[in-house]
Amino acid sequence: METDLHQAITASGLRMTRQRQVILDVLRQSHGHLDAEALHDRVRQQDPRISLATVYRTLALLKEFGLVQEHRLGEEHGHFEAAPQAPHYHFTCLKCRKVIEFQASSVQRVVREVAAKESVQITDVHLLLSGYCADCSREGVEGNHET
Amino acid sequence: METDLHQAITASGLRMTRQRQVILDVLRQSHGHLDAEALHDRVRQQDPRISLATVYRTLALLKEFGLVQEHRLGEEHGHFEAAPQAPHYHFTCLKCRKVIEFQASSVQRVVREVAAKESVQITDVHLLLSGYCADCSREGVEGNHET
DNA sequence: ATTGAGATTGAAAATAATTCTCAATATCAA
DNA sequence: TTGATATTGAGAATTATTTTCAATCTCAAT
Repeated sequence: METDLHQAITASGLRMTRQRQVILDVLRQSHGHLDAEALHDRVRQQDPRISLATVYRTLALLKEFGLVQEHRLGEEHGHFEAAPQAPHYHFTCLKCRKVIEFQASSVQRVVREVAAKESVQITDVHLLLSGYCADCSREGVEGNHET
Repeated sequence: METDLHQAITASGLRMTRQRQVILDVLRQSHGHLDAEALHDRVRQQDPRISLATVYRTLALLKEFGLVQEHRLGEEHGHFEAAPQAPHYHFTCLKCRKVIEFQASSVQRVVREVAAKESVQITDVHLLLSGYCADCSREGVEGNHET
């Protein structure tokens, strides 16, 4: 039950608890994105006593440590996933709501362009594309929006 | 008080109301991003009777018509702005929370790359970069995260 | 191993953001 | 002008998340 997280946590004067370990483990074993509720359900299978509040608290902590990232995939509640090895981005189908994760080497070019033009230092990139997946690709399309 | 919106709305069997017009007008006159509460405050200056529920309802409607876009700039509540002429994206400073809007021609390259590789049709692009602005650029940086 | 300071937890209440209910009102096609 | 019905305001309801606080657990120092 000793992990990289254990080191990082205790080095910060914090404490490694069973709850924190279980939550990170479940998150790492879960491919795709879970919202806090779904994560709580899975965590409970390992230990039924872990509360939803602890799930939220631990997610916030893991985010600070860079072990978890939160996404807002166009919805009103957050989705979380263990930090991936290689950066990747998301596409959401407006019709079937399917989420496709992808990598795109050209993103790095955008980062460089913006960092130079705006004189900023970029540490995080969230790219969310939406539209219609191959299966749903068809008629009812809307105008284009951007962020 | 006749507008493009009026045409679009009535053509859909819906009705153009004073409230809807005021909300869109305020949004268009407001540069930057307003959250629902801030928008409501400004709307009230035009007409104190307009309720927050109507602001939310109208925002949802305007989004459907592509006249407004919603962003989740790393916060738990949405921000809204009138749909811009040219697509643009956002950078948020992790320290001072300042939001910089920018355009980046290289984004189109990413869109093409992904559309081709994943066989999807892309209608919306949300790109949110974060890091440190020129002013805040300094020590305490974290690991890199991506979406 | 034991201890104790204080970090963490569960449970429930609190807050924040957004949506819904419903009776009253306003819009617009006829 | 009128009637069918879309829309509104007010507040209740819902959903997502955070906070409170007493009880419990962790870990560095015995």
